[in-house]
Amino acid sequence: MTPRNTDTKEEILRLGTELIQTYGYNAFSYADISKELDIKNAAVHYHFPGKEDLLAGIIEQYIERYKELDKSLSRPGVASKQKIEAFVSKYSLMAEQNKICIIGSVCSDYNTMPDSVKAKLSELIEMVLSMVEKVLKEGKANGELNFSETPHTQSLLLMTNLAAGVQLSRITGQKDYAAICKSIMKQIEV
Amino acid sequence: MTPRNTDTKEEILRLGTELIQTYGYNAFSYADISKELDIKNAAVHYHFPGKEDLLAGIIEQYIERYKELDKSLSRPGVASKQKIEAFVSKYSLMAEQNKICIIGSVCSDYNTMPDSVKAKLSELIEMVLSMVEKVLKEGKANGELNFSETPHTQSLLLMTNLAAGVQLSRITGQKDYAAICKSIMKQIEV
DNA sequence: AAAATAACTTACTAAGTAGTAAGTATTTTC
DNA sequence: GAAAATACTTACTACTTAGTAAGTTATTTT
Repeated sequence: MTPRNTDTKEEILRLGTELIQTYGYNAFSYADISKELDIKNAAVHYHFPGKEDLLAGIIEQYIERYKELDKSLSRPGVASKQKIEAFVSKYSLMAEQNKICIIGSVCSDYNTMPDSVKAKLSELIEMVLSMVEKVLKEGKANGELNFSETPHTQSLLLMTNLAAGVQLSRITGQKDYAAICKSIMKQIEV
Repeated sequence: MTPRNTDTKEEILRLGTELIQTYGYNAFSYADISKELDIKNAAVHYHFPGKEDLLAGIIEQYIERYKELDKSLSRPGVASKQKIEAFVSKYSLMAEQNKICIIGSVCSDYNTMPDSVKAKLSELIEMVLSMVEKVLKEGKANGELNFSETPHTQSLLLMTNLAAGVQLSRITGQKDYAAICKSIMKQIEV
């Protein structure tokens, strides 16, 4: 028999993420995943018993990734502006690929999630916001960045512009994302 | 027999809108509507043969409403700032009710819609954006408003802040919406 | 080499989904 | 007052959904 695939779980997470970014959480089924990966739907249930476990897994993966991004950007010698640009570039890639941010995507489905997943999503959002806020604060303190709002409010503006920006521009065109993106940087530059 | 309800169709549209704003388009079924309105699911299909027809109807209703809003705000004597405030207040009401904007909600489901509905959604978005853009332009021209971006870009910023703002604040709390809201006005005030 | 575990497949089920065809009561039109 | 249209209900179908229990095969542990 063919050798077992040791990273089916990772593949499911990858594809699940892509499906959420393309069609939305409540629009895909385990059958979509099993067909694409050429496995049986029971195999998906083996790794993620329920669909909410898969969503929780995807959100957890994002939390881990953002922690890593935070760590890698916390090395000495990375400019504050550079950090923001690294964050923004994640969204620029999505816009190019006509995908949307998973946060923005699953936000609409918030009330269809069990409390445990709501809490995880909340954790991810708060984490991303506080990461951005931290960098903005630091940038303002060292004179690399400037803006009139509080760092928290500015992080909210940045996040909402980006999350909704990729969604909007998927419909109205990439030019609109570019304009939003440019303004985001303009808002915080000295 | 009990007298026939002449506004069942309106009730379906109303409830459908509410369900989209609360749970998302792909998370509710015709059964949710028929149970709530105490009718049979076939009655929903009578008014809206397919779910996509219902979505199209909801979007069309919004297009009509925004046309009316535009008309009512176009009377002489309505200040530009007042017009923006009237628009923003629609989102503030949503935030209070823990509902999200239908545009923001169905954007995630964009790729699950037939082309005809995609076109309608696109029409609604372009319409709202150009309404806001028009008011911003006019406000800048008559000195009531001021901002450094082009009116088009500023309308994008305003829309993304609001649409994602109500989504975010449903999870992180109303205070965040209030901060976004305040900044939106600050960004365009003289 | 045996036992245990991991990663599945096979073969289902129960519930929910959108959707329809045919019938019924009420209201409107002519 | 008959015919037609409106607004449904009844009763159903075909399909998809998430989910499971039991069996199979390969790998790892002991």
